[in-house]
Amino acid sequence: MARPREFEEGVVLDAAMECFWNRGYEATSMRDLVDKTGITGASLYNAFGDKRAIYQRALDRYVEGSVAARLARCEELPPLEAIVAFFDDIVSRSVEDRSRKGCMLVNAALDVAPHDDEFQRIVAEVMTRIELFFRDCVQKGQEQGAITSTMSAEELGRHLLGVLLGVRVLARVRPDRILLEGVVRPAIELLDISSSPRQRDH
Amino acid sequence: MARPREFEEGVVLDAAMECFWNRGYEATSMRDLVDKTGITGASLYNAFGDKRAIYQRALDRYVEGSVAARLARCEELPPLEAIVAFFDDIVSRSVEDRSRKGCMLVNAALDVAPHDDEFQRIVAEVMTRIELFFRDCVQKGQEQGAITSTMSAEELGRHLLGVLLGVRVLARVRPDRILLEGVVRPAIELLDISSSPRQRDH
DNA sequence: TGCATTCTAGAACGAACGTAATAAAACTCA
DNA sequence: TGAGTTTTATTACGTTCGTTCTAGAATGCA
Repeated sequence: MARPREFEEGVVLDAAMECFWNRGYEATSMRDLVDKTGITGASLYNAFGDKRAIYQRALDRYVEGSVAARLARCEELPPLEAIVAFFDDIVSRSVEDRSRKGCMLVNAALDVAPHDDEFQRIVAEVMTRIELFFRDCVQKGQEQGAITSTMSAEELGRHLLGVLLGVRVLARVRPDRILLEGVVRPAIELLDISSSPRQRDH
Repeated sequence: MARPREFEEGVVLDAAMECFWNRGYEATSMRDLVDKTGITGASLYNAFGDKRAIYQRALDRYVEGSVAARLARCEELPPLEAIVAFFDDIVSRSVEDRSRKGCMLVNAALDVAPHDDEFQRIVAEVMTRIELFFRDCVQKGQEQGAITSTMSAEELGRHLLGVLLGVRVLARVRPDRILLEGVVRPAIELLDISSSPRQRDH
């Protein structure tokens, strides 16, 4: 019916994601996107709309490809191991992240979310997904007796979300394994059933 | 000897700080600064240099006026109270922060630090100051028997820094008191001497 | 084969960017 | 008072911004 596309949307979005992830929204220009994606501006506008729409698609792709994928991977593990594996992965990736891109979701939280209601909604939703992942892990762990019940699963889930975001920020400034593991370890020990007051008295 | 300034540097820097704090480095233009500071571009360049230098001075001013001031205020309190007061203040300010500016230091950590070695150094240094504040509080609290000794002051200090940064990020997306307090409370309870294993056996 | 449609390429748009240049204004000190 | 110095105001510079336009190339279907 018409001339076919000469590019694959996924490949182009991966390149665009790389740009925005690296430099943020404002500091990435359409010319940068043209260079890195390898297709012309006309094709970008034709396929996606405008710069903001490209960012949105790139962020969506990041969320599904990085965040959701990690959640899915960890959800298959026993609850406490899931939480530990989650943070191990984050710390390892943060330390190895030579270009200091950090987490695109966290970047978006400070970059585009505060001045764009839709982005704010999207970022908030994804963060809630992560919070609920932690909460569900804690709850299951509590039921199985693997995680302390001295605090509610809701609060521990929120705490773990906060620790995660903190690690992500710190990693962009001081990407040091000792430091990042030091941030995480107390949170993991907090979950430990053996230091819970329930066991204290006998 | 020459024509005197018609503006006060502090007032101008406050206005510039407001701009950068609100919108970040890239999204703030020299014209924005001219508008908000009330002085002309020539005066800005004459007094400070270029845009980057204005940002640096504004960030310095933020650090001394907000971060360092808060640390000084809390350092006068007993160790555990200092930590609690610190987080209470952060959470309250975050919830009341209608314009969602967040913390300029955290914004700088993701905005300018990753691509500018000097900013990275400055931000890292300030974060280290905060970490050491927490560490010293914990250490004193441990010596006084007000804070658990089941974990090292180093690790607890790092953990508290991470939680702080996490709260700052989360607040820009979901500025909800219940949520933010939920992030913080487990960290405070972690410090509690009464749930430490030291007391478990007798 | 030609018509309709969708793609690509590249130039070009007006607007906004950070910065520099120019000249007038306001002060100190000789 | 006038020479010297610094700050102010305004204009304009060259570049880059996001976006659009114009042509032409490549397909499916009649």
